[in-house]
Amino acid sequence: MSAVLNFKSHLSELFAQALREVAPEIANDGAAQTEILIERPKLAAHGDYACNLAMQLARPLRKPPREIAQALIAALPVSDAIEKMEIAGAGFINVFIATAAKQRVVSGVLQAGAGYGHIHLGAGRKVQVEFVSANPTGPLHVGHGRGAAVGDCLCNVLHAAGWNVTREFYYNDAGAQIDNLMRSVQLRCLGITPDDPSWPEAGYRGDYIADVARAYLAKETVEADDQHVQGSGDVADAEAIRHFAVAYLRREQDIDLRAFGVNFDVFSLESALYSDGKVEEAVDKLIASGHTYEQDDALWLRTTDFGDDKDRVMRKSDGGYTYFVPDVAYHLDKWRRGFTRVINEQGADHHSTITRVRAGLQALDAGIPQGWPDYVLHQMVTVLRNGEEVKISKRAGSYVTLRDLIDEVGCDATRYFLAARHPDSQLVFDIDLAKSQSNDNPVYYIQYAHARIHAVLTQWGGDRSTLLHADVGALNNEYETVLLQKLIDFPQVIENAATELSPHLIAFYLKDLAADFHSYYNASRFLVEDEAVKCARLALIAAIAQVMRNGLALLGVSAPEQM
RNA sequence: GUGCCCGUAGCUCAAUCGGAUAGAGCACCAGCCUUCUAAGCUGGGGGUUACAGGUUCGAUUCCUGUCGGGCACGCCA
Repeated sequence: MSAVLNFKSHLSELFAQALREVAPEIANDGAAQTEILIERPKLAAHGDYACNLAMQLARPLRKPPREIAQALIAALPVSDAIEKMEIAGAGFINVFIATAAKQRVVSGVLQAGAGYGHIHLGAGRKVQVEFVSANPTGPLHVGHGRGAAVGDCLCNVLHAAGWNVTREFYYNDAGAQIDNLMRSVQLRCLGITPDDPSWPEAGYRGDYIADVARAYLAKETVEADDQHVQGSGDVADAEAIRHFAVAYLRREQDIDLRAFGVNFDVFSLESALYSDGKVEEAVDKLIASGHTYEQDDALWLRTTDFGDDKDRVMRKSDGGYTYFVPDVAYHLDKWRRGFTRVINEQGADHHSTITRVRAGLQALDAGIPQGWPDYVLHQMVTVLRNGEEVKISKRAGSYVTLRDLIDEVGCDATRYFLAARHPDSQLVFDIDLAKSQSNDNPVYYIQYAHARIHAVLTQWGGDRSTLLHADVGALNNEYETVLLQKLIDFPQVIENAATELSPHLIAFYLKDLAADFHSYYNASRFLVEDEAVKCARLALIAAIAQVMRNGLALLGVSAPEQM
């Protein structure tokens, strides 16, 4: 099925054959980059697909590109998928696909169902995506929400592209920040509040700290995905408070993440890296590698050997390790678990860790490739309410939580808005816009298209499985050919989103698909007298609905049948 | 000061990893419901892609510099 519908690779093969005939010396030159590029032109007048091969050959062949194009077309093997070809512009070869060939996509989609669009790019290889990875010192905020949305959509896209995806969440359950957390909870247990003069500067001031303290004193039991702890109520027991507070806040995060439709396969704790001896092992290996040295009572890693702008302290003069040491140990562990591909989705405010982690991994000399692991960094999110920016202060506890957004805006709109932009761009989250149940809101625009199709099919009342075998020969007007091509494009969109690690492409595709459908809807009637036309159109819109469901599923957004 | 990311219509954002005449939505103006959902559709105005150079058949995309915004520059994470 896919071989018939993948016109891009089909044409690529045809042109490769033509190339072998027209310019065998170039086709057989393995060193030359003779990859045949087939692209979709922006203008319909330029055909369905275009090839720029003739222009690329102009220089090596020392011939005018249009002349080469002529020869390529003459040498191109016959294909019933091709309606006609034209030479245009500087030497583009524009290919027009036969409508009959495009029409096959309808049964292709209906046949494949939820699997339509899935490709074998990943070939079943393992990939681990680490995202969110918030420390359990407070509720998740909008920034974490963006990480959750982008990371989860990326996982969905990679899965659809044929990768075997593991979702992982890593957090720090030891160290200075957790000490602050423990101390803050302890003080709250003693009835001391943040406005008290004795409240530590680094303490956490949010109201949720009081909630943790109350639950601890009440000896509540908390269960998170990876935690199960009962509060002892003993205010003097720092270790018990620490465990309880971590479990409590992890549970709160899990509740939010699940409400957001995000589920992790693996949770990794920093403390486990210490208790399992993995940190010590990594340190020993680094020392053995010869890339470390002692200075000022501290142990340093010469990260400048690997492109860093200055060396970094590994072991502080107080004997503790800096945070990036367990990070290196953690990534060595990922590598040993067989993840030859790892993608870390993080906020851009942590970008400086990339050089350090990669440098540490190179210093280990463990056979890890230089650019490993991959990173997707999302830029900061600013929140707008009533046209004014909502300031974020974690210390003071005043910030927009992910839970606020889900409650106020809804899961679908929140996910869409946070995932529908290029991660490299700063994002303005306008709460009023996301909340509005109006035409301003692209989420509803897409969902509405899906619901409309469902309404038509319900009104028709026939057996939908028969549409799979419908004769779609009647689908040939302007609207229909555009939509057929749009459906054909879907697997390519998944491929682009997967290779560029850009899940926002899915959102834009769906908006375009919905727009094309709405135009079609307004210009046509589906439940017409002519049985053949009716069935053909119903089959088409059923296929459109299927692709919408598939695409929305990648975004983690629901596809309601009624609105 | 150094490093990373960004700069595209009045606003929010795209542009298939160098392609042809840079596209949507919102806002603004003018139209379309006796018909399958008007949360919709049709048409219109709106641009020196921050700026200046360079690379080539061709640049929003790649390189250099300038300006502007964000983030990071700790023996915190």
